[in-house]
Amino acid sequence: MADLARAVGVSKSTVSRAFSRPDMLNPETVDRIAEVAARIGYRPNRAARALSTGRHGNIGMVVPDIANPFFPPLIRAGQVEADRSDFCVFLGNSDEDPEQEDRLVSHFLSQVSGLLLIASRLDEDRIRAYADLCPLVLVNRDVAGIPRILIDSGPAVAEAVRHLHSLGHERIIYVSGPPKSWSEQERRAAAKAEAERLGMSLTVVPVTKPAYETGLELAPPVLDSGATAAVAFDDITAHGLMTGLSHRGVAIPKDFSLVGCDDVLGARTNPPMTTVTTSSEEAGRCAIAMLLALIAGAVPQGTLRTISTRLVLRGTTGPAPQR
Amino acid sequence: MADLARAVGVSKSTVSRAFSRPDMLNPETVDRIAEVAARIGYRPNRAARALSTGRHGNIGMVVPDIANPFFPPLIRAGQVEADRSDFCVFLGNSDEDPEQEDRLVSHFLSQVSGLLLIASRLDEDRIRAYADLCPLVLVNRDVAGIPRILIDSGPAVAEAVRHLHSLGHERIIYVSGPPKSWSEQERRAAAKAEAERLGMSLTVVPVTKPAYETGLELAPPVLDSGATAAVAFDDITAHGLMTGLSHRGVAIPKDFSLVGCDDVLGARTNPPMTTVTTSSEEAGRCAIAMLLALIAGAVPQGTLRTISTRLVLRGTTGPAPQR
DNA sequence: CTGTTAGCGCGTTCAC
DNA sequence: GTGAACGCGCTAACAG
Repeated sequence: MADLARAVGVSKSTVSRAFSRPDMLNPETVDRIAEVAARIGYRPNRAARALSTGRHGNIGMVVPDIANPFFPPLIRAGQVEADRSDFCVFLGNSDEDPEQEDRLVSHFLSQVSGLLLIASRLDEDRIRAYADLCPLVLVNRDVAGIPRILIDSGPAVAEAVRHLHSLGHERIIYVSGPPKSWSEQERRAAAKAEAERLGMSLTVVPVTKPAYETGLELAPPVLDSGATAAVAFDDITAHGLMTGLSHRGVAIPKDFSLVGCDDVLGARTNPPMTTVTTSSEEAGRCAIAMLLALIAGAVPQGTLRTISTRLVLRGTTGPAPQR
Repeated sequence: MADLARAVGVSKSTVSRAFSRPDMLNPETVDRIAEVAARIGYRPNRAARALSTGRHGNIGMVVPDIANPFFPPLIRAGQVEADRSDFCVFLGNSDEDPEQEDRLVSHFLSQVSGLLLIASRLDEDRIRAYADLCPLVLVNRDVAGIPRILIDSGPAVAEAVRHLHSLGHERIIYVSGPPKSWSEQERRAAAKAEAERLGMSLTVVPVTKPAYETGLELAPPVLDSGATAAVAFDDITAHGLMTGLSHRGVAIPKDFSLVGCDDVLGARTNPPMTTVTTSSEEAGRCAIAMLLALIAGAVPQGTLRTISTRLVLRGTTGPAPQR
């Protein structure tokens, strides 16, 4: 910066202003500085700027599992939205582990202007503590007083249960997801409540990590249960279950009906999966927009934004088989 | 930091050392400092540390498309490997656009110790210029003199062509990928060379963006071509093509054979896809390891690491249909 | 083993 | 409209 200033024949302050507040300078001065800067390859140092202003221009984002297909579109949309405001984004993978998440957040803390925790597995206390230290937005985690975006899949899951009921299913299964997941809690509660209301029997099959293989292995117990339909925490697990059932000669939807969640597979399975769809892109975009607003001091604490979902009827649900 | 020092009754330097070079201090001093630090909530400021040392402890990573399922496992493995050395990772999505990639890199530049460009779409000159400014590792991009990791899919693609030849196919199609992609160039060249060597006819179908929908729309032209088999740039496009063909009553592999690349679908399609498999996790891990070594000054410029691939025979390839 | 001093590159008061 | 001086939080010599 000093070199640039000398080369142009101005002071360092003028160079600084040319990049951060060009409106304060004579346009000609700005042009001259920009020109010489390009020639000698000067670029403002974001780290130094951050130290001086306290504004880092970075945001930190943590997800439970980057490789889970639900997250990449969300991450992508968030990154793009952040970039529109010249923010860089740190990405961390917590691997569903609160301690790992804590580790990541603490590493981000001193170099970001804001934190975006997606499906956070952290304690409420911990989240509150971080929110005290740094603007923080939650996605799919409901902590009162903290700005958050919730993809509200409960109603659509309830609708899925009603749908199965109307098809004559009486005994159904809920294939659960990660126990610490807010979405999981919502979905399970919605499924349970609706099944109970309709007088259906609902069995919860616990699952630690949602995965195709998990679903595959679930086929025998699901068959043994005597249920005629299942609602799964996510499409990936549902897909595995679907394949596992097929391998055992169970035709879908003739012999067994299946509903997934998240719609990450579209109509790519055979038959195409009935599922709960939503826009994770929108969630990512909104979350970053809210975080940027929060950083700018323009968001009331405790703001809650809900993103709707709906049941998409495709080919994996059909009338309950006759006994 | 000054507060902490005062509270403990030592100087700032001692506090500094307690966190960065604890071995230089009396263990008791370190303990005392750690204890008080925890109590008053002091955490070293990474941004300030970076300004002083020039070591940022961050690395910047750019991919063409986060949502393309080939990348998330790679990103994840890279992030995890970086974390093992306490490095944070910036992630950027170039959207296949060289200018966007340039933009991201220039934003990362002043706050990272290293850059990892995955399937970079940047000019060779630009890459060289950045490599001059900052330790830089390439994945799936071959620039002489720049450390790089190449997933060498050419041989396996050639093998796929041989496989189709041995099944009696004489006219095949290569469904291409992003024109600027190194992998695409390798695969296309390998397919062309091997087809020519075996006296097969090979038609290249150009595609701008690999996607399921792209593949779907390719079904009519592929059928019209009179070819009996296709090798596709990636599994996603192949999957779309497979579905598109099925919708038109073409049985796979009876009427048409199909080979994908990347093995991102595993055996989840029906029939399971014959494809070129590799470990993108390994690529991500190695790339970060190489980058960290480069940052530490322990890698000769121009290091080249190759990751092997192999053809996995599953259910989408079979004997050429009789005329 | 620990304290002192001088910057790292920049933004931001103030003067002018 | 522009320049000079200070400080952001920390590390790196250099003393002691």
